Amino acid sequence: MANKKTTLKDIAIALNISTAAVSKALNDDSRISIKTKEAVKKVAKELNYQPNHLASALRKGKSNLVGVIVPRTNSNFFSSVIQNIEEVLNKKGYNIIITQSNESYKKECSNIDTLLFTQVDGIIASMANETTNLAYFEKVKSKGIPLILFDRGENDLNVDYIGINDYDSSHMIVEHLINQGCKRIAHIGGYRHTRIFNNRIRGYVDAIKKHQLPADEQLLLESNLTIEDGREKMLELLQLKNRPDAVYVASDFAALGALQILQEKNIQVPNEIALVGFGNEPFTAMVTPALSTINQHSGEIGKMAANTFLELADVAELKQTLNKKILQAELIVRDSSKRK
Amino acid sequence: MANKKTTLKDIAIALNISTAAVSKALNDDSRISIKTKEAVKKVAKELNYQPNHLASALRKGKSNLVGVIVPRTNSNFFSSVIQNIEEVLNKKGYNIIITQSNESYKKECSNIDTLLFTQVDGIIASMANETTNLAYFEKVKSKGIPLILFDRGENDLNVDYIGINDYDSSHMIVEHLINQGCKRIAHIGGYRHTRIFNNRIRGYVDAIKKHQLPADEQLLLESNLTIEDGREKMLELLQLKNRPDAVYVASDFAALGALQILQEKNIQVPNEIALVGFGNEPFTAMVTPALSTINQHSGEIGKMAANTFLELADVAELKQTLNKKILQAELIVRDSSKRK
DNA sequence: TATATTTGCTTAATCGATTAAGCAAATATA
DNA sequence: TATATTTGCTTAATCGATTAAGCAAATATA
Repeated sequence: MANKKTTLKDIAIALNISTAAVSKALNDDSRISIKTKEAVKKVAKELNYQPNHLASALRKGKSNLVGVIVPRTNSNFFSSVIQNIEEVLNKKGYNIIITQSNESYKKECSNIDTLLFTQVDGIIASMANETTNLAYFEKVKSKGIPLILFDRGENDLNVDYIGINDYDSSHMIVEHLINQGCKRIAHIGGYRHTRIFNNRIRGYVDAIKKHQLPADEQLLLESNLTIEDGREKMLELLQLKNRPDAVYVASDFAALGALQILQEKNIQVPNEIALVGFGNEPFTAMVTPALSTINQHSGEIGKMAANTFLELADVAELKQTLNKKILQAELIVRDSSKRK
Repeated sequence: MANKKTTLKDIAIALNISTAAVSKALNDDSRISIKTKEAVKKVAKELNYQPNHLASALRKGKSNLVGVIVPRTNSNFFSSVIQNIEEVLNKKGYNIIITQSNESYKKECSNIDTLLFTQVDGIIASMANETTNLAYFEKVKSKGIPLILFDRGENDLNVDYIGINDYDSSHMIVEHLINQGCKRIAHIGGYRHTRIFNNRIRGYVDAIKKHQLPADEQLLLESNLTIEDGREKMLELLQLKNRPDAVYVASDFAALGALQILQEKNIQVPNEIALVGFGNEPFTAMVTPALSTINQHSGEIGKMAANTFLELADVAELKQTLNKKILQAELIVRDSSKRK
């Protein structure tokens, strides 16, 4: 068995025609006879020919690869977005390269470098929590490569974006908690420098004001929203003289940490303190009590991000209008906030 | 600003030397003067030169990319393995391409094609549950590309493998349950055609026999081990005339489904039925009662898989001996099986 | 001082696929 | 029948980086 890979040349020699003819035959060029096409395809199959992607990408200036950068793959939200991106792009002949930033700015920059180096035709990304300096993303744009952000994006960056209405989602949550009879609602949020978390905070503050509830500064905490952060911030809230009777946490993971603390302290959820998370991670339905949360439509976000890339890839240089697509999120009420 | 990408030629023209000299200077060839190297690097920086990976990979016949195939990224086990593979390989100048099979054989085959097409230098994979036909993996080997399997691998395939001692782990679990006073131990396992699940089943059966417990066929069930499968199989077990007093589930996800059913039926865990899962997914520590489970050392598996690839990549054609590395798993006892 | 070696580059070929340009034969049109 | 068009290929250049081969100048060695 020949270990060397088959190339166009091998097929050309076998049929005594030029490699150009072979290439055109395989790409169904109209100027090649059906007879030749059939012969070429037959021999290609016999010799187990696999096109060399590097060569064609180099020549065509197009790799048909799309890079995806996520903070981590280890969450249902990101994993589901990726799956949907892949589904849409595979159908159009693109393959995706997934990289993780692990919420680190430095890793994110090196991911961008890797992807540019691999000559991806575009990048779809959700930013690391740490990221405040957008120079690296500007670099992508300056190379003329389509860039699409989702979920964690920035307004400053003139770039296409897919996300949900975070501000309104906060309103929905606060109003739901008020309907359940809660009167002192706390918020464990992300850091304000990330747009989505800033919007959730603004939504929370405005909804509190709108309904004339106490807007106590001590009830608004910011963190990285890991499970551990959720535990710490919940402990802080419990140490207040005037405890909250509801906590809205801007991530399911931190909400889980908060729930653990409440259970360890034997505090009744939802009756003493009601709890709402954000993201609809599968475990929210599995814990006891099940966590109320926000469905972010991860599948839709993935599909839209992929389709936005496809649009950008088609028009090439031309278009200047930006796509900012905002989906309506959905509140899922479960036991952790169901008082009535 | 020039939108065209900088190439070696641009640097060569700027300095009035040959592109060959530029290439060598950037690669620190000993036959290039320090003066020239400095000048080249300076100009490269000024022109914002980024090497074209496609061109160098084509010429060198080496892409410095490693493909990773996992059933899904959406589990802590796989996500952690990937993270560790990436860490080790990045240090050696490799980048990884992650693909998901979604437990589908068809998708797995198309992932392999994609990776071969992208000219990866190696593939590290864990097989889909569905996979029984190994022809596609043989294809990888026949191309002379290093292939390393982890967790889900096959004995038939003559290939390097990293995993844990599944057979012994089953023994540990069964003996732990016996120590807790359980006398009728059921096993919700995976399908036998997958080697690891077969080993877990064999370990369970042998441990039961060794301790002269009832080896009731009805107590041994096979499934795909999703949450939903766990629910269904638990229901089946509850319908037996002679119920088990302990259930060992070969996956944390299915164990979670089983736990949900027990809770819905108000069956006390662990006192009426003790429960043990497999995999140490983070949620096992979060549910109530916390699930006993097996720590598979995902980090170690990832590191060893990456290092095995590096060894194979170095020696090229030569070696014929296979690496089969088996890690000792660790039982983590939590409330779901702690009777005493 | 004469010869050998080293240094620092250049020239030209190459990886494999694609494509612009062009040519001869076959076919269509006037 | 004479000219125009179409068909089916070939030739040669190209994408960008690397590398074998080789040459002239500088340096080392006898």
